[in-house]
Amino acid sequence: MNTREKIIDSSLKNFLIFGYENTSLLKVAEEVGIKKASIYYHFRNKEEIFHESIRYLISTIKNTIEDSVGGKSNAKTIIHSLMNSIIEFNFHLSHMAGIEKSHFLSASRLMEYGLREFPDLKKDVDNYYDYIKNTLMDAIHSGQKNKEIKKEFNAEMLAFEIISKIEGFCLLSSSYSKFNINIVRQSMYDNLWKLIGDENSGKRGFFKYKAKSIPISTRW
Amino acid sequence: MNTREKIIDSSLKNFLIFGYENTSLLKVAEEVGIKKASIYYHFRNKEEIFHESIRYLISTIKNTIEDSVGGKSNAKTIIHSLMNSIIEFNFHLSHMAGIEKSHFLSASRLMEYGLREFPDLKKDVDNYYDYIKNTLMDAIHSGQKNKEIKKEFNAEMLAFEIISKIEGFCLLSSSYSKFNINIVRQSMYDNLWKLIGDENSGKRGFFKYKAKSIPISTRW
DNA sequence: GTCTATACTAGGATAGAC
DNA sequence: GTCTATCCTAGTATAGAC
Repeated sequence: MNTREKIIDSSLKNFLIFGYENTSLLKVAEEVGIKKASIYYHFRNKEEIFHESIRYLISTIKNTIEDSVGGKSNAKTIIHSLMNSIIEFNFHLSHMAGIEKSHFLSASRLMEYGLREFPDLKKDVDNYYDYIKNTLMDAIHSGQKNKEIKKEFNAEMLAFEIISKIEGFCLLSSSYSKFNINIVRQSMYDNLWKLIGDENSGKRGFFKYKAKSIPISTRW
Repeated sequence: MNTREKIIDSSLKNFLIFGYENTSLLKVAEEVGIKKASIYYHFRNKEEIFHESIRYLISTIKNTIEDSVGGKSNAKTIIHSLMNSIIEFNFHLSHMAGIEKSHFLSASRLMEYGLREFPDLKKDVDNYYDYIKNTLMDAIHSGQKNKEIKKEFNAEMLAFEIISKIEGFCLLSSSYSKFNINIVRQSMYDNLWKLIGDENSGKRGFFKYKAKSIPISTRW
């Protein structure tokens, strides 16, 4: 990892944990092992570092999803893997960031913050959600062809609903101490298939959530 | 409104729009019409103002929900009103705060931020979610007695899922520009009832979302 | 209860040597 | 590419008069 990458790496960690304003470049410099002023050789200002960090975060999640979804053909498996990998990614962010559980860190919360402060990020964030939406819609369409999923559902609406569901679960995990994501996860999947699964399909059985770690890029 | 209330009022508005760090007490003082130093006669420090603001925000939402749900007996109506009033509350926050649409403001996003910065808020936030969860669970239980809702569902899991759904929709509205909450809202309600509604119930029809403004406390 | 004046600090950013 | 030194500003907070 070169210095530039180290700066991004440490900054993203700090942004996720402390937020943009509470992340000091002095601390980042110390973590990287250089002096504060040296950061300005690599980046114009703090905002540029933030932009790069967000882009790096997005590409990391995308890779995680791709690794998890790639090669799978069955619609249920794809949708399940996608949901699982996003939740798992967020769930493990705190460990990846090197802090012990504490607060449930959330990638989309940081994106949302960035978006408000720096509207330029809109393109990147939209692009991220487009990717998820399209992956879901493809799976839904093929699932409707295979009779895994009822035809009555509009694929785009369903995709929106699934994304909202994931985001909501992650947000609630951060905010509501009585909400344990691992307890509701199975019922979340069950209810989704109960709703959209096609009864005419031969193998209608629900997925069982397997509590195995999914592969996450381990650069942290 | 006395000075203390004015300070809370203006602070909350600013916290919602700009976040904690980007809210300056100078600006708050100007909005209130006093000098910055005078704030410290009413509050020990910025943190205390934030605490009070969050508590005021929570009580405002609770009142909004209570106004909307109160007096209704039918489970579907109650659940529908609750979801609707939370979404509507968030949806209208920006107008209430006096800024023109811009970013979709979200009450729970501010709570989540506060929680991370000031763990003392945990009690208040948990209390808020407890209130929503209990309201939902009561409705679900009575709905299961009346055969409006299938008995197979665990009320607590269902409540969690509904809350997640709402939060997710609000977050996505803030972050994903292609996501229009008013377009997906009807399908969100439809899908919920398709899932949990009891077919044995006589009047099984779905709710139609009525795009009327719900009453929101108009102190702002 | 509100004001003026002022202390104090953190943190982003720049200049210029090596 | 990294360092030392320095600038600058914003923003919280306090002291004490009225």
